[in-house]
Amino acid sequence: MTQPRVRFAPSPTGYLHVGGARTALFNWLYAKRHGGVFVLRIEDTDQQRSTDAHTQVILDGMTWLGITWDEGPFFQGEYAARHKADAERLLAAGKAYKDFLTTEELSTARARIEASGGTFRYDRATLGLPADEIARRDAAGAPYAIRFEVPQEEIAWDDAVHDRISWQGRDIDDFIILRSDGSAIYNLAVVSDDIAMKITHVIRGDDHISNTPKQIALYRALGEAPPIFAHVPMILGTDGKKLSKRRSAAAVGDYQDMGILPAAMRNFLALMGWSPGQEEIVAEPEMIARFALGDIQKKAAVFDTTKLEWMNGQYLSMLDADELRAPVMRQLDLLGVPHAGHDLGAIITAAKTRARTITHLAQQVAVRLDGSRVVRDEKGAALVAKMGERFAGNLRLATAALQAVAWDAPSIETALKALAEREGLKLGDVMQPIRVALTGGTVSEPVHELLAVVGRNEALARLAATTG
RNA sequence: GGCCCCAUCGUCUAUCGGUUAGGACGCGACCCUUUCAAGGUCGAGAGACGGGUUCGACUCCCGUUGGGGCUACCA
Repeated sequence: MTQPRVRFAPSPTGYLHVGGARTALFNWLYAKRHGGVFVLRIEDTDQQRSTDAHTQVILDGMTWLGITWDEGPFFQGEYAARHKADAERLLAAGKAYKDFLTTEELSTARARIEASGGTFRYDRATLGLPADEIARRDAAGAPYAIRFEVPQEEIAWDDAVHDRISWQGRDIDDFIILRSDGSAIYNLAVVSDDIAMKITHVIRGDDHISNTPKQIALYRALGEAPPIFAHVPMILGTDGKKLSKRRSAAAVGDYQDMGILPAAMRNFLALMGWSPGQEEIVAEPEMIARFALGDIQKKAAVFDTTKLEWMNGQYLSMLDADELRAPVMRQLDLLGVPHAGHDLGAIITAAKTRARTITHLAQQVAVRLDGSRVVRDEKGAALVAKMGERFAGNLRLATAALQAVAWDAPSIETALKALAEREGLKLGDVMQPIRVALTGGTVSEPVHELLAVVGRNEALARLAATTG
């Protein structure tokens, strides 16, 4: 096989959607697997909605994920002349025709048919203008759109993930390929560019399946062999509906903000619709080595943030404190928590096995550094409620027991255990209230270590504030 | 409405005609910790429905139902 060339072609009309990111990842994986070329093409032909800012967000998102492109970014808007030439070539060859119907005439016809309960279809016989009227408008230099004459034959292809998909030409309306202002419509622009960029494999979302027969017809009319198509399933929200910004985080940037690591995000995305077998944590080289379009699921997948966070936790525990220091410091600065002079390494090590995201980890660190960050969470509040009087009571006993103790973890532990023994308390009933007083929550490193990290004065102050 | 795509635990998935239908997340229990996690062990939990084909169907075919996509001078 010759060197495959794939492309990711987002339109810069919004953020980088996780579904788009997954599509990009699959393209990238395919290119890496087969020593191919990954082309990035920005489809900015919709002047109304496309912005440079959106383009930048897409580029940044891909870079963050580590999905690198070999060629581009190319901007579709720069190829308008070629698009137009292709449309005119089709026109000259008699494979497309001029449509002098104005937008108004068209929408009037559409409204009329739909009002009478019918289904609007563009039908050359009934909607096309009479020959003499066409000649008249043509002679008068009236503006026209170019419409592609869809062949009345079967159009089928062997999809790399769906196997055979087949359409009948009669079910496809003659569609416009060039607007009356001379700009190309999506289907033509895509085919024209994919031909020019010598794309061999079009790997894109399921939602493009119905565009594919139109594009294949265009390839044929242009005298080119269509590429291999692979339509990957969509990503849905927990409600089973299309993942939307409104209901849940749908943008790659949202997960970056949540403190998800790029490697975890990439791993998770790869496993949406694709599976190498039984493992969940798949390193990049193995991902590349095992990737095959035929192993992609046909069914849409629901994006489960809980599992993503679990996976991120796995990646977090694989990293050591030094690798986490920089991102945690960034978050700390964002939170406005001073950290100079503190041994962040020790705190990060203690907290990282208990955190699932960088953000969560940074909050844990922040709480140890700054008493004003203590916010009682649900479980902390539940514990307080459950223990009632004993909460403050045990806390007072602990405070008293800690007064004369040397402030290091082993000494603290000894003192607290002695207290429990003396008072006949379960250790947990001594430790958990301290945990809640110091962090607001019920989860932390062993309490004696926590006390040592927070420091004598600050720890005692927090205990006093809580019993007070 | 028309055309097309899809259908295994709540979720992500394995299975590619013969399995007690396996794993992961989440959930529950237990173990380990005289305190939290992490980790380990165990448990509950699935082939949408109805017909075929076959010695034998989750797997192949047809239908039903249910989801989804497209149906623009959007991409």
